[in-house]
Amino acid sequence: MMLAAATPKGVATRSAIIERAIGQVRKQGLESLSIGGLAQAAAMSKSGVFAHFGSREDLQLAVLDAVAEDFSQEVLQAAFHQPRGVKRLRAILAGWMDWTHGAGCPMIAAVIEYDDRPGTIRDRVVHWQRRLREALTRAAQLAIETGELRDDTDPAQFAFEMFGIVLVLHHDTRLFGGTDAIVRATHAFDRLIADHAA
Amino acid sequence: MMLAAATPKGVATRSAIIERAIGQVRKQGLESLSIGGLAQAAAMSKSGVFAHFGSREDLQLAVLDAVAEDFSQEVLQAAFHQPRGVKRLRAILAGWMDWTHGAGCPMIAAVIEYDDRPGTIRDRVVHWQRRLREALTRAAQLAIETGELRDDTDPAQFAFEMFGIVLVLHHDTRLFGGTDAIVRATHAFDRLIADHAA
DNA sequence: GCTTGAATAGGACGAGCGTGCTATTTTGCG
DNA sequence: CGCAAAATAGCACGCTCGTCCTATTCAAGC
Repeated sequence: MMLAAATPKGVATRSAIIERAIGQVRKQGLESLSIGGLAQAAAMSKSGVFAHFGSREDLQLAVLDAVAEDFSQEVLQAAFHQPRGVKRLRAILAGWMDWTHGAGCPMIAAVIEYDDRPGTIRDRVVHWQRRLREALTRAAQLAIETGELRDDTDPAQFAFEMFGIVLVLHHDTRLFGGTDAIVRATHAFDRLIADHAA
Repeated sequence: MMLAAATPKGVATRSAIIERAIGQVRKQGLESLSIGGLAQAAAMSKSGVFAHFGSREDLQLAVLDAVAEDFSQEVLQAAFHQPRGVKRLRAILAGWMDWTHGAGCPMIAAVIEYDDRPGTIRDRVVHWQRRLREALTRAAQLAIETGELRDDTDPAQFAFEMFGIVLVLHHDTRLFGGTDAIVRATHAFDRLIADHAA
């Protein structure tokens, strides 16, 4: 069995599998991933899918990394087009709302699924969540340095509260539907900004 | 097969099963529940466990209801010992923190697991979450009526933001460990109160 | 074009799952 | 005690799962 894709076709197939897997994970969680189900969705044999990853766990890790990469590109990197400070913070929130809109966030699901299951997957989830929190904290720090937020603002506390707003937005959107949560999350964020404005 | 427990012994066994099930669900989620695993943990036969519920789904629903009942008793009812207003709101937060501390909240896990799976379980989750949000909203409304919060406060918005604080507290505690999240959540709640104080 | 190795298929294995059916044990009531 | 009903056990069925082993198809370089 050859694990590493060494051919253009191999790489393409692997990417296609991961893409489908992400769709599945957004709906049903990381634990719902099955080689067989994925094979059927891709019109391949179980062995064909399996050979690309070597184990179910490695498949899950690959999906996790791909999701983190997507999020980093679509939300964080996109927000870098905005100038540092509150504008960029708002851009992150806006991108994050789009990301959350429509389908569940696989990473949030993974947090819930693996927060009590020690192992490689949990470690990876923790790693990505730390990275995300650090990115948020840095973005808040920059807003202090531009003078838009007061310099007694705790950027980690700011990131913590911002994360909470996104979590409840995700929760309400997924569970109750509608657009109320978007409005409420925006208000909550406005209050967060206003309270720390210089 | 007789579903309803009609004997003291039957009721006791059923309760013991549900209690074990709640422990399992707190760690691994509602979807991880298996008749076999539960039977093994209770030193019973699969059929013995099965007969108490009639189906896996009915077992999951019973667990869900039991969790909601526990939460209502340990957090909400307990807070009723405090006078209506900010004191009671703080009591709810404190009880909620205790509830979240140590093990994951099964209801939060169920939200993530079933937010995209239409069916009876999802309906039940939505039901309990609506009830909880209503209870929070009422508690905030009472704090307006006591004059502690400004009367232009939107109680539903207050409940929304309070929920977000608990969600990120749960997230960070489960994933990162430590007690930082408790301090941060308390600060966030203080700010929420202060911003709406009359 | 042929050959080498990668990509994929096919099938088998053991385990665990939920569920139904039929005993057997245990409980509670007259 | 004895009897009816409840509680529990034992077993079997069909299904899905991850994984392994082996064969076959396909793509790329000489």
